[in-house]
Amino acid sequence: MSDHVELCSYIHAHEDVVKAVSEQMPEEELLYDLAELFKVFGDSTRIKILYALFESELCVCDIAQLLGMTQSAISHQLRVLKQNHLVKYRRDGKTVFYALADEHVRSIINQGMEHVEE
Amino acid sequence: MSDHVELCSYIHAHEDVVKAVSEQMPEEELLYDLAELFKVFGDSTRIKILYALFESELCVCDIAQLLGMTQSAISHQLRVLKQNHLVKYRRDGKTVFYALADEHVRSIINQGMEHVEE
DNA sequence: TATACATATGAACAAATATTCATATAATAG
DNA sequence: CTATTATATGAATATTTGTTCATATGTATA
Repeated sequence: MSDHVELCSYIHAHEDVVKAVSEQMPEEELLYDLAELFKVFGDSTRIKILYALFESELCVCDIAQLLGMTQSAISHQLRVLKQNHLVKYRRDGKTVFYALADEHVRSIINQGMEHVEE
Repeated sequence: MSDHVELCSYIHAHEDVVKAVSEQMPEEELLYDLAELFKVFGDSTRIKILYALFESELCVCDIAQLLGMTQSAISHQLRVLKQNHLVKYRRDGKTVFYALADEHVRSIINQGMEHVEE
């Protein structure tokens, strides 16, 4: 993952472990994407939106009302969720309904919730 | 979750849905904590540290070397991980070894990775 | 076509945060 | 006790990011 930088004097002691771990690390880009995904879940407004969509598809205005936030703020966050493929949407006249993109979203959140509820 | 704010003119159309969803939403504080948890995973340095610990416990210096970052930067991030109970540590003389706190950490990351790898 | 309504978006601002640098603390060896 | 080594931490800085405000876009209706 990095060039060999001599940071510690005992470097030769754990060198083999570091090397072994290094070889098993996923690619840089994949780890970056993974962090980006979790970053999307790492905002309470977005978590609330996703949780709301657990129950039912909702339009932007419904969500804004539900969370007591402006339409604009919700729309901005829905864009983030959309770009990261966590929600899908359908248009019905003037109204746009958002829904969870897939069941992965639900399971990631549930897994996190289990850890928090302990 | 919020007071009744009249944002949209069709508010009465989806009112019952909003109400139903609202009743099923977890508590504000729980959702906040959940977002905070994901926020911790939402940084590529921290993800790399956690992934490295998948294989073996490692000392601060090992991790710094592995990621090609300064000891200070790693130590700061380990503090965040420690505070959020994602890693545990043991002291052996001058060296401090870090390890994953529990298997939840691994499964949350794996679940996220599945979504990213699609 | 003109108006109203639902949503989207760009710019600006404020708040949060990751890294660096300098330094402090903890532990061992001599 | 002193020097050395491993880690932790506080302050400062630069970057990222969430919300607001104003406004644009898209759709239906009169």
